[in-house]
Amino acid sequence: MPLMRGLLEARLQAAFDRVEPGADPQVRPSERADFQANGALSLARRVGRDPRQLAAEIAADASLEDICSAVEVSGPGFINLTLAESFVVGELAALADDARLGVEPSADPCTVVVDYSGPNVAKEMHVGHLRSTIIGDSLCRVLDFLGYDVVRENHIGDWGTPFGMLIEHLVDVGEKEAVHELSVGDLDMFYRQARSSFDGDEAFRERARRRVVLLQSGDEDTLRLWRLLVAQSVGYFDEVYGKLGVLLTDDDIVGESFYNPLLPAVVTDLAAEGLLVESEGALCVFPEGFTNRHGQPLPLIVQKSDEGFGYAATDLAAIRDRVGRIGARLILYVVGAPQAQHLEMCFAAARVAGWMAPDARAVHVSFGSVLGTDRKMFRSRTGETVKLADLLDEAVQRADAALAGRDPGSDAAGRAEVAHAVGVGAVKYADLSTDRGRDYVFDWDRMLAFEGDTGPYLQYAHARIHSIFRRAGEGLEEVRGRPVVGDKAERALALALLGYAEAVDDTVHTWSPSRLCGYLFALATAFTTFYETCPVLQAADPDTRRSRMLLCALTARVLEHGLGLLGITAPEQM
RNA sequence: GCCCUCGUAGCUCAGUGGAUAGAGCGCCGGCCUCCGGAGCCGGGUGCGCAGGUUCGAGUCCUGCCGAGGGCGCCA
Repeated sequence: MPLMRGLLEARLQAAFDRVEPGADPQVRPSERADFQANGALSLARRVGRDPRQLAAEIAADASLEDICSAVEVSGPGFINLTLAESFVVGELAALADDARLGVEPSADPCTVVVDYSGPNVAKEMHVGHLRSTIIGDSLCRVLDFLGYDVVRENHIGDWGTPFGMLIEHLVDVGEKEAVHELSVGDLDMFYRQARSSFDGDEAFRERARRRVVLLQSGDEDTLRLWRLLVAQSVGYFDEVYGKLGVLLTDDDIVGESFYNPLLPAVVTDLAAEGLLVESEGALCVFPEGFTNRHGQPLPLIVQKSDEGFGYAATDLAAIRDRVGRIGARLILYVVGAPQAQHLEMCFAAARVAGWMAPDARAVHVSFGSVLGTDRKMFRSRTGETVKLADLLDEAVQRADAALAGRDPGSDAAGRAEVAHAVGVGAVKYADLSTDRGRDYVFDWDRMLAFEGDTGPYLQYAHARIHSIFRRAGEGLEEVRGRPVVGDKAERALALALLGYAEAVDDTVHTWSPSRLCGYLFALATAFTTFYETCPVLQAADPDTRRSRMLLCALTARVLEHGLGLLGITAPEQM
């Protein structure tokens, strides 16, 4: 099924071409009709014609009879397009028979690496990881659905100088005790103590330095301790991912240590291209177009003056590996906004180094910070960063309380699963529904409300539809046939349902799950209006009833599927 | 100091160069005794400021003000 907008545009294109080949019809959603074509205005300007007259000519020339019931010139030269009922009905029937709900696989799928989440070993996962993890998770789900070969990469921080200190602390605490601390998720305490020893104890500092050297040189006992640290942390990450309900598994971990052996090749390649410049003892690349505070070229430090590798080296090695070995034509970096310049510099360096295939793209899917209701960085009451695990537990707890309040007769055991779906769904939806580029305010009461643009609202809408089918004693999938869309609310709902493909398309073009959220909320709103004015089970006649059941079923399917692409589960009862 | 991002209603946010800038929450006043109230209708002197480009600017450009971030050996 083609996108409605695309279909209209294609039909209008022929008429526009006859005036000026390639002129854009500019089909947009309209408040005055279903769609409107704005292209005649700018075209008239270019060819020196009267806009209204030209619009009328194009409207008469375009063959839209089978799609539109009205094609009218309006205002200064807009062409208003109203879809024919027969067309809407036909499309809707096709949608009902389509397991993909109108969303076609990508015409040009490729291998795409999605770099997201990226927690650090022996460090707590906090709200900062929340956004990367769930935005990345949603994008992976959408891309996978569109037929891309999605390679998830969890670029965890599992290498570097801090590990000298962490391993020495592990030795001091004792392996058994350390494993215990880490397994219960007390990662911050472990890290803080290591840090404190490092800062306050010269002997410890020296041991840590030697340990780094041992680690780098592949000392077996040191590696064993390192693996212990990594394994404990990864186990803990998995717990959090489990609570969060994201796709990441251990197989997706491609930490910094993975790239360590690949770093010398980065230096060799860059040197061979003549891109490596020694500056203040460090080996640097100076990508074009980046300057520092004095207007001087800004360096990407590949190898530090102490001959150790900087993080830029790892990031460059990752690009080289992802394009060269994995064959990615697209790399998404779901990373916070502050790293924008660093990533742009890496992308630029990778391109001049020749590691990016000409048609390969690297995209920084950046996002803003999570703020508290005081508009400052989100922190706990005691001013500490909030552990992601605690945050999710609180979400589930609050959801459970909300559910218990709505249905005092329900028992806690029966609520557990739904409370989890609602609590985590609320957190995810609140995050995903805000434009990712901006900071957003984390507010428990708002995100957990059953009214308004929230996860629980959408889940509830979905559950209510299931309740209609339970009452009718029918299954969602049993409803088939051509619907009737005579009523205004029926028609509005039908058009909303037919817009799912475009919403998914929009999401992937902007790398913004917020587009999908906006669509789902609008769909739920359209359904509410429909449900308010159009009796379903008590419809006047069997045909109307069946038709409305079909609209209900489709709405439930789209809601469930759409929420699924956001990584949010939709319970059938709540 | 330079660079980047962001300033839209009381609050939280939508708004792919197009018509009268929209939602949700909150607030006020009505309505619905209907399939699980996710109700329905009405109520608003809002695009930080000033220029510019354009037939048309919240959207593009310039300057200013304000907030956040970045600016060489941390990731």
